[in-house]
Amino acid sequence: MRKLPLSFYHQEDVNQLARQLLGKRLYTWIDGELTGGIIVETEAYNGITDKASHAYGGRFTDRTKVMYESGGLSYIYLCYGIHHLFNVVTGVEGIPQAVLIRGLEPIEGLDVMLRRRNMPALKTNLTAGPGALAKALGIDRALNAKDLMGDEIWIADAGLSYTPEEIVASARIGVDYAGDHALLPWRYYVKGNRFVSKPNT
DNA sequence: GTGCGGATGAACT
DNA sequence: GTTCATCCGCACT
Repeated sequence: MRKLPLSFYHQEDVNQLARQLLGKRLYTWIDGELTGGIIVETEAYNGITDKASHAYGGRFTDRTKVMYESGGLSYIYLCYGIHHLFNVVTGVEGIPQAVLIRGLEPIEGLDVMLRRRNMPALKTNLTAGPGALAKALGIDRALNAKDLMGDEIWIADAGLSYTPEEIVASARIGVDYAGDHALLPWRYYVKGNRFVSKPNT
């Protein structure tokens, strides 16, 4: 199973890229522990004109600057003071695009993930939802701005892909502040998968 | 320096 | 359906 090549992340259509990430495998290797799973839910955040994006209007700060880098890096930030959210930076340098990973079907290191989440047994909420999967994978801000070609956090192609009929597009979650852009159908998920985050269908 | 609110999740009623 | 945990990032003074 090979890591996605840098060229994958350099695609300029972030929505197409968000769809293509479904079925890929996200892994972390932290303190000698390997964890990972199949990406089953994503959201695209598109450039300075996307009102839901942290980079809307060209906002460039210590937090958002990694979004302006060339694709192939992690963008991880703390949300609500509690949850770390993991994004993939995509596209070309200077254009702030990213894909938020919102749902993961656990595959590797189940025991480690259960321990990190303080759960006795597998339930779908182990990795359904962006905050939940980040915690299960041990993702925090120490992994921000990491090269996805490295050996701490990466995405691999295991040969699985979904047909257009298996992929649903819908409005993004938790972006009411974005006004009319909150309705853009830039959230993608695998139809019927148990590890898609709750505000489902 | 201060104040406000968030790309959520879990535990409630 | 409602509440609340919890803290940095960001805009403004």
